[in-house]
Formats: sequence, C-alpha cells, structure tokens
Amino acid sequence: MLADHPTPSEVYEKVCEKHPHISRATVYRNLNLLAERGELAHVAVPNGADRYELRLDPHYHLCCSQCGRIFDAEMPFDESMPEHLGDTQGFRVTGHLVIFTGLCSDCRAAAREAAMRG
Amino acid sequence: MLADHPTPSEVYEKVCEKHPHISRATVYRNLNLLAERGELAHVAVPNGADRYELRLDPHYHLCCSQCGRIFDAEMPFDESMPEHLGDTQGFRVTGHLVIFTGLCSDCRAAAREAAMRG
DNA sequence: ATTTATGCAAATCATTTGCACATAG
DNA sequence: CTATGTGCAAATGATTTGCATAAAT
Repeated sequence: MLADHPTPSEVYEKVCEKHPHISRATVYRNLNLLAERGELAHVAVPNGADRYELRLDPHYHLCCSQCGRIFDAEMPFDESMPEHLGDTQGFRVTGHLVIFTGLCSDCRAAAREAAMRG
Repeated sequence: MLADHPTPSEVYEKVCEKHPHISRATVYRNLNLLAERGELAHVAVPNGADRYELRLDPHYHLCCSQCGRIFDAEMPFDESMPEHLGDTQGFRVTGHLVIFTGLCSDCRAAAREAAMRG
C-alpha cells in the first residue's frame, strides 16, 4: 500500500507494478503537473524528498526524525497565524508552514525494544 | 557581507576570499561540526540549500518565495505549541518548525516596478 | 499534421564519503 | 608517532532537462 505522503520514488515504484516501462521523469513531470493544477498537494519537506498528498485543505504535518515519514497532524490549521506576525521588515506574509518533529509510534517501539536489549 | 542565513556555498565563497585553497567538503564538514556542537544553528529549508545561523534561540523564519532568502520572524516562539497537539497516533512530538512564506521587501519592490512597466 | 506525452540519458544541485596526504599534539 | 583535519575527486540522492520518438487529437 502506498504511504499517505509518498515521495516521487514511492509513486514510481508503485506505478512500475502496472507499467514496468515507465520512467522516473514521467512520474516527476506528472506529479508536478497535478500539483500545479491543484489536484494534488505538494509537501516540501526539509531534509528529504518531496511528498505529495491527496488532502488539499491546509493542515500541519508530523515528521518522524527517525524514519522521515510524514503524518497529518490532528490540530486545527490557524489561518490567522501570519496576522499575529504582521509585516516585518517589509515582508508580506502570505502563508505559513508548520512541521512538528518527533518520533512516530513505530520508531518509539523500536527505540523501546533497543533499550530493553541493552 | 555574508547574509544572516548563509548557505554552505555562500560560506564557501566568503572563506575563499581569505583561503582560496579551501575545499567545499571542509566547509560542509565544519558547518556540520559546529552545528552539532551547538555553536551554530542549522536551518533546514524545504526546497533549497541548508542554512546556518549564529542565533541559537528557537525562533521562526520568513522565507521569500521569490528569491528564497531567509529572515528571522519577529514573533515570540511558542514553546508550548506541541502541547496543543499532544500525542497523535502514538507520535511523540518533541519540537516544531514554523516557516512563514511570502515576499520580501526587495521582491515586493521588484514586483511593483514590473507592474508599473506593463 | 500538429500537438502533447513519454523514455532515456545526461545534466544539475546539494551534500557526503573514501582515501591519501598534511598538520598538530 | 598517533590523532585529527583537509583537499580532491568520486559517489549519492533528488530532481530537471534536451531530445528524439510515440501517442493522441
């Protein structure tokens, strides 16, 4: 099953199952195209491959610092956050991006197990 | 003058003025080292080269979507933001990253000028 | 026939790594 | 002498691009 925030490479692997002839470039091109058209959301992640998702409403993300996987944060998106900032140094803020970092449940379990062992 | 959030390449160019023999690898290695030691802060930016800065207290960033430059946001850092989220899906949140996007004053001026012309 | 999409390989960009050599302790 | 730092070039990983061909309208 495809992760909910797949990277272009993950999409490529998946598409390959049905269309083994496909090229990575085509996957990149079409993901960009769909994102431009607003049919997909493009999630740029610091330190790592881009992600794409089907969920189109603005929301925050959880990023596991161990495995790098991305999850949606179940927290209301604060549209007005940029207003709290106002225009600083002549900067006109139009949007904001929040990424929570930490450990996902899998990596926490793995860490717990590793701690057990010694 | 070095930008306040220089990329490794910008640091490299600068160091080259005094030490023309230096290698990019050395710059990368030492920036990483200093960041690990906590003498520099590493700012991972989505879509673009890493940045390093001297300011060590947590704070938010402004990222110009036109020129890609990074500025500090003059807005109080909300340490407790992850608490508003709590543990979702077993995810243990340890930190958060906020990047405001928009147009910096230079790019706004350039955009205004371009609009004038036609 | 004319546009549009694709495969492929090469190019680009940011970063890391292996390794041999230089330097410092 | 032994540990550490550095240059260089090659390797890696993500993404884009040029170009010739294939598919679609």
